[in-house]
Formats: sequence, C-alpha cells, structure tokens
Amino acid sequence: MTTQKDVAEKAGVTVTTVSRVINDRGYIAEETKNKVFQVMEELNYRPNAVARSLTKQKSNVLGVILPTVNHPFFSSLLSYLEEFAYQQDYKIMLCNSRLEAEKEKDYFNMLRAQQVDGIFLASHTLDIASEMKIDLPVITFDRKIEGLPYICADNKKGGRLAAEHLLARGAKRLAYIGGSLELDLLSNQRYQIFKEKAAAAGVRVQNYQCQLDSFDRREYQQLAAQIFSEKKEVDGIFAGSDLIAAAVIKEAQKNRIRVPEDLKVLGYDDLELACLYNPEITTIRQPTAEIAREAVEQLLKAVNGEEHQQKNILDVELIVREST
Amino acid sequence: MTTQKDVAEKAGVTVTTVSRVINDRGYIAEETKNKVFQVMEELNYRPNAVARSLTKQKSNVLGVILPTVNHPFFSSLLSYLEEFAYQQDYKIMLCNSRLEAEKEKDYFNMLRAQQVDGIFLASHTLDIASEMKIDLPVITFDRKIEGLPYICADNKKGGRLAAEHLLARGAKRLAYIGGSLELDLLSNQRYQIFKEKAAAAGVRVQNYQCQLDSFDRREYQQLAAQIFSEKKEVDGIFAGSDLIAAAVIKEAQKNRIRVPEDLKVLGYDDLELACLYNPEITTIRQPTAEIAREAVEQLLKAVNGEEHQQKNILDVELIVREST
DNA sequence: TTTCATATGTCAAGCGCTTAACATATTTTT
DNA sequence: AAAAATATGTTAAGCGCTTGACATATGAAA
Repeated sequence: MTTQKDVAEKAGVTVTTVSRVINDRGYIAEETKNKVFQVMEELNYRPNAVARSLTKQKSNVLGVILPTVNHPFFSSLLSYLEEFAYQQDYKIMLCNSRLEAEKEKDYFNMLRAQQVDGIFLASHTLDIASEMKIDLPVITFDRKIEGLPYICADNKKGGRLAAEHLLARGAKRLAYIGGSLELDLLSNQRYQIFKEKAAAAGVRVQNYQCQLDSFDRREYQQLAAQIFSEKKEVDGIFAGSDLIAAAVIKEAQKNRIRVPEDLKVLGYDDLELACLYNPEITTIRQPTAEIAREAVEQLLKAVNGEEHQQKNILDVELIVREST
Repeated sequence: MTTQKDVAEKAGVTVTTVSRVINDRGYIAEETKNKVFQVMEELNYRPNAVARSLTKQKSNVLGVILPTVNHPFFSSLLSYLEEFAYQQDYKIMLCNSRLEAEKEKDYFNMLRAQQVDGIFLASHTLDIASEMKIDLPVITFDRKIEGLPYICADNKKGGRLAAEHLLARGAKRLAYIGGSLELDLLSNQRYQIFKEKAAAAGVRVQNYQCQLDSFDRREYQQLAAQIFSEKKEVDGIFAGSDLIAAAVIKEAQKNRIRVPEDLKVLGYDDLELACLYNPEITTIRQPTAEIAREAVEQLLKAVNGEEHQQKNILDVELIVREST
C-alpha cells in the first residue's frame, strides 16, 4: 500500500509538506503543490481515510437505518440521501433492520463503533431512546423520540386531504388499509385524522392493518382479498402506500369491482408505480427528495455542532389521477 | 469517548487483557472475561472500529456501486447483499453512480481510500479496468472485465426462453425494448439470442432502445407510445425489465390493444410489480437473492485470498403469468 | 519435585495520518 | 536594514487498538 511517506520521498519533500498539500494548510508554494499532486497521481495514491478518521476524530460517514431498502419509498429516499450526502463529501453506511428490534439495536451499536458522524434512523421497532445511550447526532424519520430531532412529511395533512378527497368524490363507506398501528409512528396520524374527518361527515371508517409493517406484497393482497370477501360494500379506500393501493385495485378488478366507478382507491407516497399502474393511482405525495435534503442538512448541522431544527415537517400534496 | 483503557481501569486489568477478551486470543479466565464484558456493558463501550481497521489492515466493509438504488431490481439486490454481508460481519458502503462515468471513478477511488475490503460493481459506464489500477478484490455484475471475476444471471438462456415462449404463444411480429445496447453489458446477450432464435423461426425483431439506461419511467412510456403510434402491428414484445413491460402494457391498453389477446408482453427480472400488475406480467426471473449470496461469497473468498470462481452464471426461469 | 498449561501483566512498536512547536531559509514589504 | 510574510524541514506526540516478546505467578499433571 502506498503511503504518504512514499509520496513524500518521491516528491522530494517531507510528509508534513504532503500533509499540508492534502489538507491545504499553512504556506505552500504552488510549484511544490503541483509536484506533490503529480506524484500522488503517478503513484495512484489516496490518503487512507481510516487513518484520517482516527486522527481527525471524524469519519465523514453517515449511517442509515431503514426497515428495508427493498421498498420503493425507502429506496427512493435512500437514493436521495446518498446523493445529498455525497455532495457534502459524506459517505453512507447502510443498514436494513427488517423491523427486527434486535437487529436495529445491533446496527445502532455497529454504527457507533464505526464512528459514523451521524445516523438517519427510519426504523422504529425499538424505543431506542430508552434502550440505548444516544451519544451521537441522530435524526429520525416519521417518529418523534424525546430529545432527538425528527423529520416527516405532514401526516395529518395527508389524512385530512385523503378524507376530503374521497368524500368529495362521493364515497360513503370508507376503509383504511395500512401498516400496523402498533408501532409508534407519526404516519399513524394519517389514519387518526382520516377517521376524524370522516366521522365529522358522518362516515365510519373500517380499519385493516397489516402485520407489523411487513412490506410484503402477499400480505397486502390477502388483506385486500379479505375486504372484498366480506362484502362490506366499501366504496372508498385509503391505502397506506401506493403499493397497497395497487394490490387493492388488482383485487377489486378480480372481483369485477370497477375502479374508480364502484370503488375509489387513494394511495400514498406517489411512487413511480402510481403512474405506471392502470388506472393511474391518485395519491398523496411525500416529497422524498426534500425529506432527504432536509434530513442531511439538519443532520450535518448537528454533526457540526450548529443549531438545527428539532422538528421538520414537510408538505404533502394530493395528486389526482384515475383511481378516484 | 470511552476507550479500551477506561474499560481496563474499571475492570482492574490491563488493556492487553481487554484486547485479549475482545479478540478471544491467548489464555483468559472465564471470570476475568465476564468481568470485562460486564464493564464494557456498563460503560456502553464498543471497540473503535476505525482504530481496529487501521491496525488490522482490514475494515470489514464492502463497497457497492450501483447505477441507482432507486430501481426495484437493484434495491432488491442491494437488500440481499446487505443481508448476506451482515451475516458475515461485513458492512456496506453504498454508492449510486447514476451511470456517470466520472462519478463511478470517483466512487471507486473513494472506496479504495476508505479501505473497503472489496467492491461489488454493478455500474459500467466506464471501462474501469483500463482507466484504473485495480488493487483490491472486485466482483462485477453483468459485465465481463478482463481479470475480474463476474457474476450474472444467464442472459443467453433468458433470451432463448423469451423467444421460445413468445413464439410458442403464436407471436409473429416481435419487438425488443430495453436499455441501451451501447454499454458493454452481458444483458445485451438477451437481445442477441432473442433475435437469433426469432430469426431461426423466420421472425424479425424490431429493436427499441432507451437512452443510456436511464431507468426512467417516462422514457419507457414514451418508447412504448412510439411503438404503438408507428402501427407496426407488433404482437409480441420482449421487455428488458418488468418496469418496461408495465409501461408497455399500460400504453397498449390506452391504445385499446388487449394484452395478452392482441399483444403478448414478456418482462424480465420478476419484480414484485410483476404480480401486482393487471394483467400479471409473464417474466423471466433473475434470482436476486442467489446473485447476492454468490457475489458476497465469491467476493469474500477473494478478500480472504481463497480460491474463487471467475465466472458465476446463475440460472434464470420463465414465469408464466397473464401478459402472454 | 519438576514440568507444563493457564492466567495475567509490562512494555512498546506500529497501523497511516495530522498537527503543534520550533527552526531555518528565502522573499517581500516597510 | 529591519521586520514580516512565505516556504519548507525536523521532530514527535497522539488518535485507539493489536500484538509480539517477555516476565511472573499459580495450580495441576507427570
């Protein structure tokens, strides 16, 4: 392995000078600088980031804990997180907790051990605040944890828009189908507000929940099948994600229920899938790019000891398409 | 920050003993071991992985370079890569090249600097072998690069199965629609063989390509729209991905072309979407889990200096559903 | 009793890099 | 001519951990 010393020798300077060039500190002649860069190039040398992290006490790595990257919402989010982090010269270390509390804890500790500068936490099986000592900057997504800044899209507004829209389209018998409400997630607010708004209009909402957010297509379909087999005469469904909405629509069509004529289906997230589906899925858009941008920005502020927002609630938007 | 020294002091032993406990080396009394673990627990201590990497000259981190994680095929792959890596106590550092050659190069060098133990490379905008000195274990996906082991699913068989299936379903006018064939990817073999097999049956294949794999839904739709506007009377389409197949089906339905009655559409990958779509998409399954498992296994063998396969071609499978 | 396996300690180098402190030139500015 | 700015070198500590070399002590086996 090529080290700074090799570069120094070949360039005929000392390691201090090389270090000065690399870190752009102190006085350094333009000529020397060029020479050093040239030798670095020749030797295909890159400063050892591990050694730098150790001395600088800063790794320039951010940890990201997601339930699973194999879900379009999270993969989109991750894609943007990576992009914005990279722009600020931060790298991403990835963890998929699969919503297992033990794994979540393991990963958290692993990231601490790796000396990541901060953690983006979007998996909340665990009450991490009470179970762990949190001694580094963390920003959570979609969950409010005492003492930690959080970011989310406006779930309350999402629930409100959903109710208003379905009611405006003339739906009279509503259902909500989404992830488990057992986890203490801010996204549960969607259902709460949705139910309230519906109630205010004299409409009751049936509630269907997946097993602990399994993110499993089969479960979505099974749940959808259940709705139609019960013959509860639902005419408006608010789904927790476009993926669920798609499963519902498919199941409806199988049962010869026309969407949107007989049944309005409203999704959430505005995944690519929403425009790809037939009918195109009306949905409530969560701005993943903005969430990622804001998350990285706030997290890095925390990392740098700057002041940062505790509460970051981004706007959501109703996108009317064909399924309602 | 808590260090080994703190643990040693509190446990009333020396750092050597603590290190022996942590690394499970030399003689150590059960009692001492427990005491040390207990103190580690009390102090919420985790060995600094950065320092360990430096001394051990091994980071236990693997780099993953993908075109984008925001595509179901790659996010599924990544999800498994992470899972298998984690099982072997390796962490994942993630890079999205977005198919920009410059970024790909940057990322590669960044990962070298980070002292990752190996790289999984699935983005090939760049002829990395000729542009860079490769001085660490790398395994590529879907591209054969001189001197590097590679892994892929059997693209030739995929092309063959596709042709056989569409022809067996009675299609007479075929088209292929997929990513750009400009990149030197093994997946181009699908098209080659597909075309050959079709030709052998006296059927010509029209070829539609996306701009440099943009992975962009809009482009898929535009391309699909083009096919139908040209009125070329296509009755069988082989798509490079289920995502493209979905766009094609949607566009077909918009044009009142029935799938599968008037047009057979065959996808690739077997994404979750394929079963979620209506009609369900017949497809050729790439075994992402196996690809990931094998990739991690071979890569780690290379990392450990063990013998490993240069060539890993995994089987694909035709999954017949409703779109053909 | 001698030997040996077991258990721990002491000491120190080294992983590659940063950085402070200080020395020494050479230029440039006052 | 003196002072200040510029450019580089020398030296060495330190980041947290691992590991080899060696010393020492205890209890068990030969």
